[in-house]
Amino acid sequence: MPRATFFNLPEDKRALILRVAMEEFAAHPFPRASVNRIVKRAGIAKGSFYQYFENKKDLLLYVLQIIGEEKRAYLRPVLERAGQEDFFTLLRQLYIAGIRFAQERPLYVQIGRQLLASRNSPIYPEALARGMAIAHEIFERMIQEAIRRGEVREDLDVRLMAFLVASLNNLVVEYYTEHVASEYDERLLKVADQFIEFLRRGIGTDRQKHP
Amino acid sequence: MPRATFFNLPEDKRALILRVAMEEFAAHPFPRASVNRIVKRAGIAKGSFYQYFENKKDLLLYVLQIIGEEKRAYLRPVLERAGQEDFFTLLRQLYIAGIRFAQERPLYVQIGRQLLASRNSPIYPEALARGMAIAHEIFERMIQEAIRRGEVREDLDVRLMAFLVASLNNLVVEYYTEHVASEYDERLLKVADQFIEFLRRGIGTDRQKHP
DNA sequence: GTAAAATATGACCGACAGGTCATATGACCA
DNA sequence: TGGTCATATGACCTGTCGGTCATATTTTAC
Repeated sequence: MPRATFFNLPEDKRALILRVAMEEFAAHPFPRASVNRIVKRAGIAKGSFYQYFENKKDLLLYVLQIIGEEKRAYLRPVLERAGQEDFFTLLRQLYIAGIRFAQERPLYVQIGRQLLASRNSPIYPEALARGMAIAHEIFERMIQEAIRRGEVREDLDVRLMAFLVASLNNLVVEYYTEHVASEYDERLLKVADQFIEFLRRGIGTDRQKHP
Repeated sequence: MPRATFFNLPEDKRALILRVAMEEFAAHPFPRASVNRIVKRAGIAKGSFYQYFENKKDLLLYVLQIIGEEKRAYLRPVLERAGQEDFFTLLRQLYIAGIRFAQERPLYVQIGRQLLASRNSPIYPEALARGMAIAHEIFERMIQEAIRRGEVREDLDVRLMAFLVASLNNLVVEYYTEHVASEYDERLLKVADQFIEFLRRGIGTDRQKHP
């Protein structure tokens, strides 16, 4: 957590520092992200930086906390509809919301990529593993509920399905932003639908297969 | 390419240097992989290193070339059966061979991960992009052939299918080695079959769906 | 035995890293 | 006005990096 001094800063200065920091963590993996560059680009002295943050890790964890809160807030309306929609419809809405979130905040996508890249660095478990585990649990619960309702086949390994669903979620974003367009347009729905259709055929029960 | 001096080295010394280098590239992303550590662990002088290799990048590209050749040789027998087997059977054999290759050479898997992580580094296009494109082409050709034979639905986007098949290939390896076992055992076939079954239902024609 | 060619060596270079700290600045209060 | 306390500053510390180079040693050729 940043020190009190940071929160006493004028709003715009705080925002500038955060923006510069996010750009740095988006452009470089954690060990190569440079405090020197951040202070230079933010126009503050090196000493000031260490009045605001304990160290580089402190800053990264704070940035990730902000991103996490924003993403949860973004997906909350969708997740609150659980129970009212069938599994695949809910999943489709989650995928679409995920893509839009990614497109509206390309910096966050890059930061996530850089972090995923540092799977071997000691920073990884502290930074991302917990968040990933939470997402995984959510998908597992959704799948178990869907099996109970007869929307998903019960002869498959739930963990493997959760793994597949979570992975495809990332792949949708990757495919769309890298192979189709970097902006949000009507093709987004088509891509998401094709992925959902794969899933419906792959793990859905027979009555789900031809909607 | 390494300099001639490197190839004049006694076999065991050359092998030692390569092994140490692979361990280094497996443990750290390229920019943090340290020539200093490599020479120390290999017991050679820094100057000698630069008699053997132009620079750090030269060494990495050589390591990747070796890995690529080994993998091609490993998959060749399977790919030569193309035309004799149907699409999904061939794919299943490719997936299984891929898992076994990954398990027999865990170092290579780590090196690949570290590289994939450096997607933003200038080393990436030189090092991996070409190899990935080749794999992608192979899958696209296999899919087109399968469509011609009526084994795969023709109403889907071929590029998206190739993307999916390639991605699932990586996911199979990841899931099995991280969630099931680090050793080869009978569960390997089950995991591969679940992924293949998922694909068969998702992109196969109706006559493929219930084999 | 000797000259030439190939190979081995590690001190050294400049660049940059994260982090520290003595000191300067300026706002607030008595 | 003088004193106190939060904040700002950048020179400086130690460490590591990729890469160089003058020099020493070994191998080869005659």
